[in-house]
Amino acid sequence: MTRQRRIIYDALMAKRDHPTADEVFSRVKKTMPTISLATVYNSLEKLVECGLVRQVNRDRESTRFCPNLKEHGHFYCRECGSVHDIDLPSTRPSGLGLSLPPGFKVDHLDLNLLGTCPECGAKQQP
Amino acid sequence: MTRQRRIIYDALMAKRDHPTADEVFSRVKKTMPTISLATVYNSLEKLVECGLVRQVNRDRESTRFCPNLKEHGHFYCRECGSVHDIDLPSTRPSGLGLSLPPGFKVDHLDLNLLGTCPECGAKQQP
DNA sequence: AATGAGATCAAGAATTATTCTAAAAAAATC
DNA sequence: GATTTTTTTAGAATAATTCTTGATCTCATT
Repeated sequence: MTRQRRIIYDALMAKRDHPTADEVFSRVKKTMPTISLATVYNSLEKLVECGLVRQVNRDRESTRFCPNLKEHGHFYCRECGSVHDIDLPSTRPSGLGLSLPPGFKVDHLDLNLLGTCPECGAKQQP
Repeated sequence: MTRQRRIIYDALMAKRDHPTADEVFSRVKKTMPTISLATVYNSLEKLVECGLVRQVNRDRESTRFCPNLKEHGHFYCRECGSVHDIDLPSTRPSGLGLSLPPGFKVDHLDLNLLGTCPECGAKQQP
């Protein structure tokens, strides 16, 4: 844990959302103006390796980083672009009631939902 | 439907797998050697717009294209890199038994599973 | 406190997948 | 058949990320 990694980690924990590397860079520059974007990428990679942080991807958009370590899915609002964590049901030995063909061994699962978040839904039809 | 779009679509239907744009480009060049990569990208985009083909993404890897129109998830083998379609359970009004917080409206769902496919599992422990 | 080895950082170049641009070619419409 | 619109092509441009290189830091050992 170096100083820059700690600051990056703290920035992520302070605002438990889903920033991109670039957003993390912006936030961290406030406390450490000399940090470089490359260091942000390197440090985030290390934090992911250590299991302190998770990567989140939707399609080919910029990777986002998420300090929620519990296994969970993500909901993306099409209107406002917000990202929300979604709990997965605990009844999930190898999926969510999925019937996998025999022989497939699942060790990880990524679930992304697309739609409208409560705030934007309320705005549209009040 | 132009000639190039048809050829691209046919290439996708001929081998119902999950090629990247570049792989599609390679395949299509065999029947139409003058086609350009930009056309492959443009045409795939059009085919996706028309709903004839689907995009599939895993993390930030190259986008893959999939002619299976049924809603389904994807299994990625870590060993051999193969991609398999996975049926989703029909009991899925807004997810797979997910308990979404109220107000979230889901219109699309992406599910990616990571693990070992039957072939690679068999190779490892015979 | 000095030394030295190894890890880490910073800045910018390089890479990769994809998109954009502009001109030529093809197709559709009149 | 002329004209307008769409599509194709080739190459330049872009964006996110990774790589490279030299400088800097860390820290155990002297």
